[in-house]
Amino acid sequence: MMLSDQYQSESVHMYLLTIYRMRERESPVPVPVLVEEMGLTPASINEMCRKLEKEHLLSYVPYSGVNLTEKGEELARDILRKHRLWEVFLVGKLDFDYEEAHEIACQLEHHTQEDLANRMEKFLGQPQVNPRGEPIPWSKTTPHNNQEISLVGLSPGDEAKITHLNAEKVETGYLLKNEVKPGEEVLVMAVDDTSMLILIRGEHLVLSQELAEKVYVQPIE
Amino acid sequence: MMLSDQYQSESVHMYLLTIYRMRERESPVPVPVLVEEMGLTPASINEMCRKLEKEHLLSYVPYSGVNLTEKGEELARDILRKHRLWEVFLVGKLDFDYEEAHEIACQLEHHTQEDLANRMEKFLGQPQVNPRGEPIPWSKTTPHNNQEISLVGLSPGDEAKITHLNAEKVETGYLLKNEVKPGEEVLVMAVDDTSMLILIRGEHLVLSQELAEKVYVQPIE
DNA sequence: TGTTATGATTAGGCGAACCTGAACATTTGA
DNA sequence: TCAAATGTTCAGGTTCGCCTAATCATAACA
Repeated sequence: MMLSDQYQSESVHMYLLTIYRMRERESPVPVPVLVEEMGLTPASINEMCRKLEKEHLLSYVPYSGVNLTEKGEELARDILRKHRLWEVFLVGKLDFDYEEAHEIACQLEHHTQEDLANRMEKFLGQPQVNPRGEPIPWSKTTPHNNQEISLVGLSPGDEAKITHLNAEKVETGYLLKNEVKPGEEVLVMAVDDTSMLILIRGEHLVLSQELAEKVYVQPIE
Repeated sequence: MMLSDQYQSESVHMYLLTIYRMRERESPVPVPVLVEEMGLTPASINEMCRKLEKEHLLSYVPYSGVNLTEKGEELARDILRKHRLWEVFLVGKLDFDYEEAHEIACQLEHHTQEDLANRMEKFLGQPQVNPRGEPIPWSKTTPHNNQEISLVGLSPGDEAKITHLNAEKVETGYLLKNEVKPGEEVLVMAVDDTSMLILIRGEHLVLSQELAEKVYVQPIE
């Protein structure tokens, strides 16, 4: 059974998403932060976190905070992906301004099945970022059919077409600025322990292994 | 407060929508029909119908069935409108086939605020019917801003632009076939007690008062 | 006209997700 | 180091929408 077939409650989604977002500022996320952020009482947050812990979606250390497990993070990314895809649609196609789009996306994200998200993504032209420039994560819940691999998996001389970026905001912005985006073709020129030299759109570019890891490609031939 | 700001529960929506649909076959709709259709127990249906009656969304006569009130019908139409708009989008833009689109629309319809529905409608080019040819109702909940009036309100010599149809399936199909659709301009040639003669796209057409009532226009000048 | 089958209703319960208020535990810093 | 402030947990309650089981009402037909 699919990850996304379970834990379908809107509540669970909201907990995971909130933790996912707060985590960037502070990790683990203290319960009082969730209290503040979600507008619920400590008792409620506590109860629910305990339940989510039992479901292996997060770990909870009293007086410290909660952290997503691998499974919880996957699910959170999945929802965030849907959220941002909706934002792209609402702003790009329906001319909402970002604030409104964000609000509406908060509703729709919980009722978006995989198939719908995938088709939206295609319809929107495989956007890499939302209208705010924040990256649209690549949920493991939606395995892209082709045999996509990370750019780091290539060797000098290999050619590939970029399919997806899965990096943080600043990184994604940098990559896009340098033409590293879906559809573009790359030629790997050289690889060493910490970085790789690639040719893209006739321009040379050096990426750290770490960043290259977040660039997904489909080998040519 | 707006009609659509209350009764927001998905359950309520489903009851109203189911009754709205079943009503075409049998009116009032007997409780056993709802039991069958919604897959719930008689006790549950009974309980909920009593509650909805208290909210003046329907009337319930034991051993006979339930009927929507004006208010209930408005709300049902509003949801059905959203449902069908989503179907148009899903089939027309995302290439879903109708069955899937219908399923997905069943989820999304409950989480579609007025503004979103209106913008979707515009984005989709003011569709009059869903992919099955079933008319997209014109919910009173969404008063279209312009001063739209019914075609029957015009006098010979008047010109107007069609904005919306609000008829049943067969009627809508007939109207569309005869170019009576949003965007077209009509010239009223003559009016009598039971019908009117109009000129549209250079063609003459006679409509009964009853049908003309369901064609909404915006007078020119 | 009475019996039977069908429909309606009542009573009591359940799980989800929230709440309040009280009790308990830990951290912190004076 | 120990008390105040802060954080955690428990017990019990609420609403919503559903359930089962039992009872009660009606319709409809022999």
